[in-house]
Amino acid sequence: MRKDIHSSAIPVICRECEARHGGICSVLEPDELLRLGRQARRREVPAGTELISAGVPVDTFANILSGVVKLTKLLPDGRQQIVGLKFAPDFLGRPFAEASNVSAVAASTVRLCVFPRSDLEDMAQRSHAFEHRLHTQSLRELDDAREWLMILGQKSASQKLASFLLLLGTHIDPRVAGFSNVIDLPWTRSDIAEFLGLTMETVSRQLAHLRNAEVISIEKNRHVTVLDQAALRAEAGL
Amino acid sequence: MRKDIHSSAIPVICRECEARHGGICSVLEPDELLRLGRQARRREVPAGTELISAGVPVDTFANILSGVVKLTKLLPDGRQQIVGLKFAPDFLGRPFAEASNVSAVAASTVRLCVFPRSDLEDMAQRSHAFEHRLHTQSLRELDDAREWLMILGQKSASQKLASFLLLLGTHIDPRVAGFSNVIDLPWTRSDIAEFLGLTMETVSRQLAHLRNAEVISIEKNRHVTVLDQAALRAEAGL
DNA sequence: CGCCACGTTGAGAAGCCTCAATGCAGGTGG
DNA sequence: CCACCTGCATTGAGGCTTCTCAACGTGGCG
Repeated sequence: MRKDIHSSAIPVICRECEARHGGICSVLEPDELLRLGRQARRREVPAGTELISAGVPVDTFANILSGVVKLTKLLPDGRQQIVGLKFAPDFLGRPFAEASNVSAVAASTVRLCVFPRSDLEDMAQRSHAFEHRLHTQSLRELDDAREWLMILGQKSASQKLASFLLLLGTHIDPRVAGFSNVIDLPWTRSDIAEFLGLTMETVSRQLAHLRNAEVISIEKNRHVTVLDQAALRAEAGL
Repeated sequence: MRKDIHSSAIPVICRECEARHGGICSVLEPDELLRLGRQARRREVPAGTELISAGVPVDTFANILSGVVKLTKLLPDGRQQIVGLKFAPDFLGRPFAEASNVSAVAASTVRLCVFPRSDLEDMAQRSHAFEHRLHTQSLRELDDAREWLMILGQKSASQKLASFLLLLGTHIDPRVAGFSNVIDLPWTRSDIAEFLGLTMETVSRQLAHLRNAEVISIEKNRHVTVLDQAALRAEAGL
């Protein structure tokens, strides 16, 4: 394994990077990684930062190293709907299109590895494996989106909340392989409501309901512990 | 343009085929088309035919030549949600996965061009352009799915119906480039309800509402004519 | 003709939203 | 140090939308 012995071949910025494992960089050869890595820059942004604006051209892409990014769409009347969540080591940006038709907003403090759009598209053109990897992520996002369609279309408020907590438990901490019973919500009640197509008040009431049923416990509003995972699944209609 | 002069180089089955233009076959070179075309078979199925079952491995892919295919997901309690619609010249099947996690059902009489899964994956591996084309379709499906998320998450029953009719008007007839004012619904009221996350009765009432407002006219239950497209857009919240 | 599937219409119930009051914690200035 | 403000969360009351349940129409077909 030359590429591991000669670790100098790996850009400094890429060492200890999660995207090198599960992310899109995982399929790159050392020389390709070097080329992309030369242009890459680390960036840390606070919650609320708008990373991509719907319809506005962006000339960068990014890997998410930690944190949660929400994808939102805006209706002409001002209402907003969250259409997806991205976690490490997902990548951010819309390949092969000038601009995305969704906005991306940091939903927590987010660490990113940013690189120029042109480099990514060059790489996609040069490396079939790289484009394949991008394709795979798109397909996974499609599956996720359809899962959410199911939830938004068919479920009651309590089922939506339970499904949401289950999703978070399996994604929010990239270090935990399976399900994490401890969830620090990076969102306000309004944010959660937006994601689930509910109102803030309904979210609050349903959380209270889950707490009263001793399925979860809540501390300091944001810190949730799942006490009874089976009950939570039942509540989600699974 | 040798490939057009020597039309004998194009498989008989591929002549006059819509998928050769907008579809995935459009990026294939004549010799590649020949290889894929040799294995391809035309098939026509009636409405209701299950083309793909969620979780069941399938070893074929298909281009849709005409008709509408609905993608559905099933909840454990038996409720169903339509998570997508496919029109000609979309292709059908989940690349790079044994089985899809959605079911595909013919929503009208559907004509297909079916070919083996292995051939498609070979082609995707061999031809970067072909994989890129598949990727592009996946990205478009992702955009569509997110559009529906918006609709299901935020809109009232009448807005959902209006959005649905607008979608159909722009997709249902592949021969019409823009918006078709005449829509022959290939579905029952229950099917529409399923797609929109509503009940049959609500769909019926909202259609009656649009008819009374003289935005649409309805004949023989299935045949809808859009009388006032601007009013329909307003109703959809656009 | 009568059956059956699909569609329409109505009345009442349920769920969620809207509006409004209150609670609670963290930060700021007197 | 405390009073106040502000943003987020909770709780309650009432209303609106949609669902549920049920009756009735309608068109196609044996």
